[in-house]
Amino acid sequence: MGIAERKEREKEDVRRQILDAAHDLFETQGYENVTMRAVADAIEYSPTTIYLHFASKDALVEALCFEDFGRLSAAMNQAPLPANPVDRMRALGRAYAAFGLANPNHYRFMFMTAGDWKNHANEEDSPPARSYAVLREAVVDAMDQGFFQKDDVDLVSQILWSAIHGVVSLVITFKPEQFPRVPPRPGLVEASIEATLHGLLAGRKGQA
Amino acid sequence: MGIAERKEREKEDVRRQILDAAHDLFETQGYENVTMRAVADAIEYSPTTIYLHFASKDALVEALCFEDFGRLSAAMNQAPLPANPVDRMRALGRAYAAFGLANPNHYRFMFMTAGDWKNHANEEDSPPARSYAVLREAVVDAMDQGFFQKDDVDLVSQILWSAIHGVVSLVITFKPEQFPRVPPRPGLVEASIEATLHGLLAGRKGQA
DNA sequence: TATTGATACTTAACGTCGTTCGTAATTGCA
DNA sequence: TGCAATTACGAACGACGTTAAGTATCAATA
Repeated sequence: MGIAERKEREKEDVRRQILDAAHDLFETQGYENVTMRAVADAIEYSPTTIYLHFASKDALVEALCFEDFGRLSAAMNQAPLPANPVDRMRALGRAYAAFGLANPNHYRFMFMTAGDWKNHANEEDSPPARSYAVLREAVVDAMDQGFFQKDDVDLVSQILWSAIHGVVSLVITFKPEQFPRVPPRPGLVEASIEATLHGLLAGRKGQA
Repeated sequence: MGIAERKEREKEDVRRQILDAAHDLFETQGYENVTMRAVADAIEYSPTTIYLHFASKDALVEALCFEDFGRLSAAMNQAPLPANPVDRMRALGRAYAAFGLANPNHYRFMFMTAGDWKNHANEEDSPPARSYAVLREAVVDAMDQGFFQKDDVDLVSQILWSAIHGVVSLVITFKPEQFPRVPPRPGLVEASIEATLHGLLAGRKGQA
């Protein structure tokens, strides 16, 4: 039955071409400015062919988004994560920020717009859920080991996430070159991570 | 010359109707889902009439955005601001968050999408610039009075801004009711403000 | 009072978008 | 060889932002 498999592969290949072309176009031009016809042009197929692989433009971008979450998750687990939970949070924050700033348009769609991919985030073992779990685990460890005061784990996780997300999304929206008067300061990512971590450290019971 | 003035007033009135209708539609349905035809329907005019007052949909939303910045600025300066700079930051953060969460779709356009209104933000005395200036002044005071370590004022201002922006934008994107598994925790806004402030307080020279 | 000129507004239409329909070509299988 | 399924395409639909061309209204002038 090698024939069916070859066809499968060919179909999969076109699907990949679509995803790759769309990925690049989205990143360089932004989701709203990329048309299905442009994606079709890029892979030298008719626009309607895309619909054999994706139900709609939203479905295409959702698939893209899902892949991006995988990439983000991989980036966050790439380096050997420090055993010290606070250092681990630093590493996670840096990787997260690096990903967002390197792929601003994808980040925009992943975290700054409301889409139906959110349903995936509710699944137990989806990439978004797994990334969150890694952060959460660091928080649990930090509390167990006395770095952080024992508290609502999700609340603290979300404080950390929202802090780094705030920096990334702000820098994405207010591109430095467009705001000569008060551009986002260099080192803002690091400084924000440190401030938040220090804030949580300061809040622990046996305060320094 | 009362006639010309009456006509002026009437024209201004239509402009207001457009802005008000668009404001409501944008807030309830989101910018992308509101059509010029829908705005026209709402005020019982032909779609083309809108173009007598605004050059394009972008220009309309930009005008709306400008007004929103005025509203935000007003909300942030409404209550008598505490003299204590740290308390002032708390008050500013709460007002900012309340505005964003009460007008999520407008907030999305103001701070989560790239638009040409940004040019205004570069002007010396625009509402965005003034809002930032209020925060910045609190940071200056906090440094002068020894609450914060002396440092790059804009860097610290942006740490604070990005922290509260992170919470607001995250909650806007991940609406609690859509994420039953790990919804944004209640009290996240307050906790995030406190953590960031503590982090900056902890960083000062004469640390507690 | 009749005419003019400007202004406010509308209807019709253009080009582009996401998407669907009907159809042609290819290919594995009976 | 003929059949059925798959893959692809051109043409077209409805909705969008926007423009062009025309009409109605009305203050100002003769």
